[in-house]
Amino acid sequence: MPQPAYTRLPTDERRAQLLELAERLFTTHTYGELSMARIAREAGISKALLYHYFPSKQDFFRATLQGAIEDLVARTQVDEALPSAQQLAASLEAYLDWVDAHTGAYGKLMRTAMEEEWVRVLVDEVRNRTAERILEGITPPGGELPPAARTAVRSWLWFMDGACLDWIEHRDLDRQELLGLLLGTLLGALTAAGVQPPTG
Amino acid sequence: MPQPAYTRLPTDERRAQLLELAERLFTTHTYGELSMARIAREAGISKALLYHYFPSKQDFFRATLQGAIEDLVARTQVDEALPSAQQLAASLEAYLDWVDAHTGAYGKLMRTAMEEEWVRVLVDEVRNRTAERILEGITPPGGELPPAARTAVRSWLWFMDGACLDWIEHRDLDRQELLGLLLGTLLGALTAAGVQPPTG
DNA sequence: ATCGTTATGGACCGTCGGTCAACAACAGAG
DNA sequence: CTCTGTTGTTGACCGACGGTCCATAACGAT
Repeated sequence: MPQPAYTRLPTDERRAQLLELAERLFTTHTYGELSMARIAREAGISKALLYHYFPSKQDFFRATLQGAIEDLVARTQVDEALPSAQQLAASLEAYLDWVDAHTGAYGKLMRTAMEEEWVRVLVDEVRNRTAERILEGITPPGGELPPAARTAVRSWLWFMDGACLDWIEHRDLDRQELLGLLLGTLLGALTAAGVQPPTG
Repeated sequence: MPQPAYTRLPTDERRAQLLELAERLFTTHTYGELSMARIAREAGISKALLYHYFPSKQDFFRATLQGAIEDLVARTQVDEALPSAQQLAASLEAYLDWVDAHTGAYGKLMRTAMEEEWVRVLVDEVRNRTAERILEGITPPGGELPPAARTAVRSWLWFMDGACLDWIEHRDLDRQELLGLLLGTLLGALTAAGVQPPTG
């Protein structure tokens, strides 16, 4: 009798193999560019087996995405004892470092976030938490912020991602310039929203 | 013999009917939410006939999209004799008016632009033309602009759409506030990019 | 009444995400 | 060395998608 019809792997190994493959694929291709059939073919297994390990395409992608997002969130966490302006600068710098180090993944992630509603929700959550952190930092003690402040901060996050995409596309700004542009713009936006921006 | 199996329409009428239907559907649904089968059903014809009139789903959507974009571009065209700062303000005001008047369509368009690469290209073209118009307005005579200026303007256009989306979502800013926020932010961004913004 | 043009629809294709029952590979018991 | 049970694995299938093909039915012209 010749070779066995397929090689059988322990569950853990198979799962690990698939996750590794997912990371490689999803950082080089968009969600929509990949079909489950192709992923299975690439892994040398059947589509049904892929679905045996991950209940849906979303889950499969999410499994690899969560890791990246957690990593990013962890890296942009900074010392809360610092003045809010410095907190922001440090956090932003860490963000730019991450984007710089994972250029391909960042681009693909942003494109996927645009294409897929549920990814946008994930990214938006991170964004909202970030916006709140910023808003907290600039709220005067015992005071309130006008609605324009929320619009300003949330729109500025769009500005930031737009700038990052422009940055990795053209690569003609150094990190310091970009950082200055981002911080200066936030300052301008907050001022225009009628909020006293933090000094620093 | 009873009724004919189908009613035959002159080509022009059929085409007009389908375009009208397209406009109604695509301003209330996202591109991805609509299937050609469903559109055909809604029109009371077969899918094949729909494809007889429009070679693809993209073409069908594009036919209605072009009109909207041209309308928007035309409305934001302003008197070029004015000082650039006033040009910008006027153009921006017209843009906000259009968004305000076509809230639903604007939201669906932006979402579709995110989901569909080729729509994003269309929107990006408009964006680039707009960015260039702005950059021309602020270029000193015989001078050059740093790369940061391009990044600033292009990112600011992201800011603008982010702000518009926030605006139509929350509706707690009046148009004057929003306009001030947008112009103020552009001013801040340009300053941060090392460009002397136009006064006005 | 007939004929040619053409608007039209039913059946079909390949691919997608996802499901299912059945098979085959291996470990352990005898 | 065989039998057996667990379970990792698969081929076949589903409905819906965008898109195509060809026979046919409807109509204007003669």
